[in-house]
Amino acid sequence: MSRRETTKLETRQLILEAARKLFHTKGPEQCTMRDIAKEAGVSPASVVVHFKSKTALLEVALYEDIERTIANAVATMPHENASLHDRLMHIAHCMYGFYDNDRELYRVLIRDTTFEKAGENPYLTQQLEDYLQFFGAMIEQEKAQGTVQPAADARIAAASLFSLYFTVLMEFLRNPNMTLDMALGWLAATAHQHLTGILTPKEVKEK
Amino acid sequence: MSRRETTKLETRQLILEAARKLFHTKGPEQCTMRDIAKEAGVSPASVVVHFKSKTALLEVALYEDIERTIANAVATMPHENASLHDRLMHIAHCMYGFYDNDRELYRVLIRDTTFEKAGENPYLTQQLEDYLQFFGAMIEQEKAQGTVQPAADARIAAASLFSLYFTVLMEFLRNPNMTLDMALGWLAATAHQHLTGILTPKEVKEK
DNA sequence: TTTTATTATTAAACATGTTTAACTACAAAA
DNA sequence: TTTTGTAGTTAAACATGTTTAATAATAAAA
Repeated sequence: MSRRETTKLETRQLILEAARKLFHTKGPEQCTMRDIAKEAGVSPASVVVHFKSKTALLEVALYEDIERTIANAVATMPHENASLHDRLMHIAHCMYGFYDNDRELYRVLIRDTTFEKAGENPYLTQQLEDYLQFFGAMIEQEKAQGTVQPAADARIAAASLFSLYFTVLMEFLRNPNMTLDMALGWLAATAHQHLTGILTPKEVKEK
Repeated sequence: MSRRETTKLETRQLILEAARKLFHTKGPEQCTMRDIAKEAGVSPASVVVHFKSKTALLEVALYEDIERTIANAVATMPHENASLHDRLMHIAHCMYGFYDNDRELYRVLIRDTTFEKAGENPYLTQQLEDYLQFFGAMIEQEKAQGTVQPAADARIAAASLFSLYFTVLMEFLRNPNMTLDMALGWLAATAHQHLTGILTPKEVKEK
């Protein structure tokens, strides 16, 4: 690696570390690009050159921690005899607990990234796709074990459970009065409904 | 009403009309507060005095149309013998179709309002609450008719169906390649799962 | 009617994300 | 080694949402 390339990487790291520090201490809306540049000992223009925009910087600065949290959630997953419901709740517990450390920060991150036009947020899009794959596979496995109906579409189910997960997360990040337990309780109730349905058996048969 | 009050209202209307026009023609991110002020024949500062912020102006400028669309969806609701599923899909058809007229505009609106901290977006919060009430009541009615299980929590169900509705809407507004039919098809599949469940009957009984 | 207070309005300034154009140091070519 | 080109960096400028302080018009009080 040439000298130029190494110093470029160093600069990038300086900016990233400064950004992580200030995003956490001052909050993402309170700290300016100038603040970050000064903390990194670099010009504001340089921050833009390395990371295109403040939102992109936020995404890059934080996605590794999120990825690590997901990996940890998967690694500590309850054993095979645990139900789909329990596994979903385990993941939710890990993720909501993580976001709870700095709700304001992750509210801004998720607002600015999930509503970006498609294709603008590669990291988080990939994380979602991984999640859907993972959950879809888990549901297929349940089908094989006979606990999930063979006719149920695994990808639809994975996406639905993600919808429920995501909407509760949104409310959790938006509303400081909502405790972690409340969020988990709400998700548990909605997920349970999705797994078991709400129609009476007669109605279901007629479909 | 005093002279001052009337001219104030007139100014407010001028700004609102200018904002509606420019938001639709130029797009919410392309048109500036200065553009709107000039179109209204008023100073930029005046726009802020009347509507606190650009996002707040966007919300006020658009919520009436949304409210009208909801009212229309409710008014044209299929009759009593229609299923819960059909009624949900009717509403979704009306709403997605409306948003489809200017996806970019409503993407920005929903991004900037739904991720605001709780309490910052009174109009849309109220609309959501109305929606949950309305749907909750519909589900209670189904319970009375014996098509929905008595044990099912109507508010949880209404919120869950809204989650599914909302997440599909997000993807619809974000992704220009997604057609209206695709969005409706996706929602229909997820909503169907929520109504009927995915677990095998044996599993459900054990719960 | 004159004086005082209020309030809608705005010009100018400010804050901050981003762009532009110039500079400098390194690498490649001659 | 000298020259030429490339690429990382930045100072300055720009764009735009918002705030501030001043103005002028109206209402209220004397």
